[in-house]
Amino acid sequence: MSVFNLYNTLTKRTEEFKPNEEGKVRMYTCGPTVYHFAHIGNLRSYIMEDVLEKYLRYTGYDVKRVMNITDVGHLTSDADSGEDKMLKGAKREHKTVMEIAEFYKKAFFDDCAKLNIKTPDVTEPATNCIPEFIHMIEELLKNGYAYEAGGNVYFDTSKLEEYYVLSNQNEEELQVAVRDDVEEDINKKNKTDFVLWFTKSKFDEQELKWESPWGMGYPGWHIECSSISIKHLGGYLDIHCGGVDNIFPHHTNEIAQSEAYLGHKWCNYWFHVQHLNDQTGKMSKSKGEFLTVPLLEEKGYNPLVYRMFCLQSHYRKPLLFSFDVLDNTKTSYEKLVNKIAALGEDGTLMQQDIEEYRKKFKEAMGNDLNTSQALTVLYDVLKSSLDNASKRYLIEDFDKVLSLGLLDAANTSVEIDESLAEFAEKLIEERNQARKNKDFAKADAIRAELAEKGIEIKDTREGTVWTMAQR
RNA sequence: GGCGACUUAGCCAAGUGGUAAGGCAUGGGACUGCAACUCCCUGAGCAUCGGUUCAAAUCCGUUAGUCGCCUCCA
Repeated sequence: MSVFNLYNTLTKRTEEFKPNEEGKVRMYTCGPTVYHFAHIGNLRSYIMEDVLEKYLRYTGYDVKRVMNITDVGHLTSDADSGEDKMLKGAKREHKTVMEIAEFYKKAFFDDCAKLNIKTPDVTEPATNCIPEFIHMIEELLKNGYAYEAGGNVYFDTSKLEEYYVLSNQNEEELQVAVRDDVEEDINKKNKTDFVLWFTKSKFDEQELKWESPWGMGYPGWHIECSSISIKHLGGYLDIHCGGVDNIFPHHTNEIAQSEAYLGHKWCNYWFHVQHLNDQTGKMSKSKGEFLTVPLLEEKGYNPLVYRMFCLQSHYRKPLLFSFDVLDNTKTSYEKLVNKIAALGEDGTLMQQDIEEYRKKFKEAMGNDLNTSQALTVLYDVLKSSLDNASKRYLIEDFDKVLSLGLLDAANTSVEIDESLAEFAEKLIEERNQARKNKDFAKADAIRAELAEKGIEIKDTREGTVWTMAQR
């Protein structure tokens, strides 16, 4: 197994990855809140986490990955996001909260599929695990890490020896209610305490409520990840993933409650993906253009172009989105696919050379997932003196991790109607005859006629070839 | 105010102490009736100031700018 160096937010260093159990990786990802569409900034994280998972598999690890689906939350009173219109719209159509959750959950996985993001081995909706949440909270109360106040159950952060393990905040400087849409909760003993179970909250219209030892209510927002992770992956987690905005307080609180519950260190590596920004800063649902995968498709972009856009950058660097850069990437992607499509099938696998390039690929990826460098290795392969069979082999091999659908795109194995093919062949022949006779007006007219049917032609040295135009 | 990160050519971006990968765009050329595709050629001294070193984009410190987080956007 090759060396895999990974940046760890916990230690703020790049360190060699070593799982708890030899050859096996337990990995947890904070999933989406399914009450609106995911924007492409959210999806950047899921793309990079997908690359991480696939690279671990590529190097031979047996990976088990779990993701939660947050389908409980203050769904009916979401006033801090501009997208509640969608929710209201759905309500006007007499849909329940669960139906809305179901709708956006499907939308999320549709987006993921288009971006070649593998579905985790386990995806668990929070509403499936209420008994587990309650059990964990009961244990925390029993062990003195939690208290009841004002109808809610809170985690007592003062009971921990170390609370700020992830974020290096300090108690004195931490400001409460920095955001003006947030009010201070007077029930808390310490300002960093957080709610484990609500029965009373400012969000009175909570639609989903469950019976609990503390009354009808619903779980706090941090308990779900700890509980679902421990449920499926046990008490020793290798990698926990998420966007950087989760570091504090979400992940900090997860560590607090999980380790208080378990009584030992919980997770060794914390993987955080930086944000996608637009001209105004962090991409969000409430400002600027609300960019989604279906919107990119409408604008004529293959979603995999966006995946490549993300892979060209490093996951720990803020990335600025613009259509100019996406256009660049689109051209790069198409050129790359063209080059691959032009490869023949000839040759026998040159094992030794193949290993050389695989080694380079692993060096790039093993260096804290340097995907940009890995793409360069792919370009190097195409430019190399390897035979076509070896090149194809390597492209397929790298694409197990990169998942840009390169060979599929290159093979354009679109099912083509036979009569259409005959039609195309016939007109191309006519056109070539016209070209021979220097009747270029007729030749161009035929090309236009073919274009209308979605057939694009190219005059190559080997003759005229045609393809179906994309979309 | 505190904490965290980022700053390399027109744009994206690699680089982890020895004299700046790659991609896109640009310009030039080959090919083509034209177009498209393809191929060849084409560029920066690394935000600032200072330090360490024989040697720094790479290490240390300063300043500036950009971004994120600081309790319910997971």
